[in-house]
Amino acid sequence: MDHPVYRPLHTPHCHVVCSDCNLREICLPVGLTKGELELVDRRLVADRVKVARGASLFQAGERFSAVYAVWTGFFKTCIASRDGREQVTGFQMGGELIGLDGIGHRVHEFDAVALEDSQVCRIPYEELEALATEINSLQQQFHRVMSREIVRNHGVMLLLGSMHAEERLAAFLLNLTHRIHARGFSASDILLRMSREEIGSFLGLKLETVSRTFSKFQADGLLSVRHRQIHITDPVGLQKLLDGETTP
Amino acid sequence: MDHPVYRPLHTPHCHVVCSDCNLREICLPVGLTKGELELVDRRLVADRVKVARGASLFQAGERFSAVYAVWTGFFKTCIASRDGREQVTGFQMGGELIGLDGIGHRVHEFDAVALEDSQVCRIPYEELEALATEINSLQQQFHRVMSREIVRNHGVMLLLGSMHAEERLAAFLLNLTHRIHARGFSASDILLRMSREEIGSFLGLKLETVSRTFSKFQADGLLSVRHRQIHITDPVGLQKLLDGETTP
DNA sequence: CGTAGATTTGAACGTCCTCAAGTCGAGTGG
DNA sequence: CCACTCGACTTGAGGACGTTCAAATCTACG
Repeated sequence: MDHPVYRPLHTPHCHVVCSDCNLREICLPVGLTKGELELVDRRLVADRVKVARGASLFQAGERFSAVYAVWTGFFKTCIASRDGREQVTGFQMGGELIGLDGIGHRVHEFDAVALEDSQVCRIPYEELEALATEINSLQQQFHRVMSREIVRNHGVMLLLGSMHAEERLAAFLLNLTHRIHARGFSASDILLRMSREEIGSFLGLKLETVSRTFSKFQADGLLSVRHRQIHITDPVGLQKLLDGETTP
Repeated sequence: MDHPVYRPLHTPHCHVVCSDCNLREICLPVGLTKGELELVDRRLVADRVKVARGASLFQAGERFSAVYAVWTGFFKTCIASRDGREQVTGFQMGGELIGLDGIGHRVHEFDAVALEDSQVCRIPYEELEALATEINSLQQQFHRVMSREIVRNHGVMLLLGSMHAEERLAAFLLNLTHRIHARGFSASDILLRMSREEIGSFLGLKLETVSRTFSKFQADGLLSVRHRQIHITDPVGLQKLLDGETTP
């Protein structure tokens, strides 16, 4: 349950530039002009941070000073209640921002844990606020990112509040394929970075239920599972499951 | 299930000023200087809008142009899945912002419905972005508000993903009392503005379960229920229930 | 004062959870 | 190369919690 606390390794002297990043059309600097990008290169991204698998980028209670853009790798964010229960609240991949939770009280409210060896771009928050007042489209993009995070959250609430196990897993898998596809990878092959228990925590299910549902999907010909390697054979069928078009 | 579509009534000529508002220490302009408040008065809040009970302030799919601060009254936001299921994603009271969902794609993603006759302050988003670049503390406060919305969402995910019916209702009631208390009202008396079905939708439960759980809480001496009037007699007991300190 | 909607309560049912056993695969050391 | 072990995963059986269906109250509002 408890991960050992590895600290992230800072690599302050590597040359970090958004202009050259293959994620710049997905990440924070979407829509910036070349000149604006140069400003961002010079003033915004402080450095890249390596986070080993199992290590936490930050933990609940730590002082907030920066947000992070995932460059390589895969993260989960989770929140714990007093009595020790843990809820995974999201999974983050390349180009997605982590740490927005800390802005409100200047203290992180979640844990962010790397699910594989990862690298993130550290974006000091003071700098971001300052630069956002100068570059209009940066401000707008930042607001869009936060807004979409809110919309995403509400989608998860819909999932947790009103869907059955099969629908939840279908929604989860389709969401993953969409995000992977947007990054130029095959939408039909997924290598899961997280355990059944973590999927279950995110979906409000027990790991056994997740496992059983995977098996059922495979029996129904929707996909094939081998450990963490998923091959989606019938994405339309998964989508129909979500839309309630169950024809029994 | 479907509410009739009443349109909000605009009252463009009423004199709206944050400086005089009793919610200014809770709402968006927290921490602004007197001079900054005057700027906000002059340029930010366009007008107040009356929304009758059952009417929607906006609906999913509508073009986004402004966020709204609740001045008087009570709202719910909800999201619908394709197959007609509806999930209430939040309840908003005085000083809270509605409409942040629209920033991402310039289109509203939720419905916002008044649960009683209400009035909101319309804050045109273009103006807000512009003024935020001029007034630093306004920008910071706006970011804080969005961040806290994200944190709140994750709290709801924890609730929906890992709590039992009794814990969900206890969390819901305690959250309400805290917010009501912060506005200067009694923390022990709540007049619910929403139906059992709406509470259930928010908590991922059926209305019958909500009703039964209220009855059980009353039998256990935690509170007394009469219709929508709740009197909390044992807030500590409710909190213990949440913290998992069940002593059977 | 009557009707429609909201709420309460009961009983049977179903989904998912709990507990338990067994399988599989990666990493380790002989 | 092969046991060995540990953790992750799968699968089964029984039970718990919340749902579904149904009926009875109660309230608000016209």
